[in-house]
Amino acid sequence: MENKVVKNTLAKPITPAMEDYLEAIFNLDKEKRVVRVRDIAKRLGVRMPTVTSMLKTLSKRKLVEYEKYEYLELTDKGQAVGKEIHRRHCVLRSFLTDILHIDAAIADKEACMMEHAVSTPTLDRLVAFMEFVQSCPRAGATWLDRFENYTEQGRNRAKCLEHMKEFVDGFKEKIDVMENREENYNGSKQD
Amino acid sequence: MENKVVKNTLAKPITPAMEDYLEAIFNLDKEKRVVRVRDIAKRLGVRMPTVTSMLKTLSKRKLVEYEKYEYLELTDKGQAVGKEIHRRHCVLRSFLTDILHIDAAIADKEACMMEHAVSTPTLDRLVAFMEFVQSCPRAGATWLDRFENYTEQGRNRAKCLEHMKEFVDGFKEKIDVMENREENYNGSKQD
DNA sequence: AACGTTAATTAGACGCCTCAAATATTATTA
DNA sequence: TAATAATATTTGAGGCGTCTAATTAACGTT
Repeated sequence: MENKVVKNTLAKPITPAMEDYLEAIFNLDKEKRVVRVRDIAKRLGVRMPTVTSMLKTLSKRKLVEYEKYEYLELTDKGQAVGKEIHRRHCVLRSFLTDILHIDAAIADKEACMMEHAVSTPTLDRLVAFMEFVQSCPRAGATWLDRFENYTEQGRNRAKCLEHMKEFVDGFKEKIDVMENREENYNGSKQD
Repeated sequence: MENKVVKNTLAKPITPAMEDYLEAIFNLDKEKRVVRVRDIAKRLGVRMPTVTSMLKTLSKRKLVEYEKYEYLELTDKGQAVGKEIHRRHCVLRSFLTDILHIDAAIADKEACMMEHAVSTPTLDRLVAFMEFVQSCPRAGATWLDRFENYTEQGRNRAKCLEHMKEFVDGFKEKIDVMENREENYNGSKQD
């Protein structure tokens, strides 16, 4: 929404574009022996000169270690940023695909934009919510299936009531299972 | 995440900045008799010449009706975009505040950035999810309270089991209430 | 109706991110 | 090792969104 942009601190901000590069480099670093300009360009859908140019910027900002024609490395700071952005991407994509059941390709694209908009505390909060949804026995996979049904059924409240009855019938059994397996719980998202 | 930017169709895309202006104009239009450059500038935290400049752009794109020094109006297209972005903002902010319990000011700021990242179908999906969470009797306000507790308790699964027992005790009663009040249900989010 | 105030625009500039074309370096292989 | 291919950089440019300073137009007051 329209909103006064809070004047940033005197230190120049890390831009979304920079975040994209750091994330790409972070990922390539894990995948390949060395990180090449060509690969970064390919990942980000930009041309090589654009990458070179950005590498200079990131180098000035002490986010990458960069000597021209030489191998490329993230600094600790750059590593931290790349990792955090990657994490945001994964969490957001997971929310979109696993909770909202958005198509994978679209989810990935939108996560890619959202990752620059969501702060770390908010992300943590979302992670907690997702864990809660999938681990609290009142929710979990079954409950999420109901969400599918809910949207298909045109949000029919009577249906919801019906499901509630089914649910309560199987509930005590579920508690038994939990009580017996508590110590063996392995974090599986299925219930 | 890093991602090939899908080459846009030949028609120039509406940028996030444009979306911000259209949303601001849309809102001011509802609030005030006339929309003034000064007000748009204030809303968006930019200077007046920036607004004038953008109005020219939006005018060329047939998103606003604009003659200099004259009153300003959104075209149908501009109105539609402004309205949709506003809707995204509201839904996202509501998700952040009402579900994740993010602080209002932060939620507003982040919604303001996210609104450019989330497509309309995804937004619709989120709306459905939020409705489901708040209207399905297995979830609702009580369930959401458990989420608070869950985060505070350090995600203690045993606690969750305990709550599950409490829950099942009150469950049949809840069904009774629903069955008796079904026809009077007024869409209140509380249960 | 003339003056001063407020609002809006123009002019010119800058930073960021991108590009294509030309050039330089490194790697491969004949 | 010399020629060729692949990779990377420099150069110079353009679009977008923003700014300040200067100018112009509209409005309100007396």
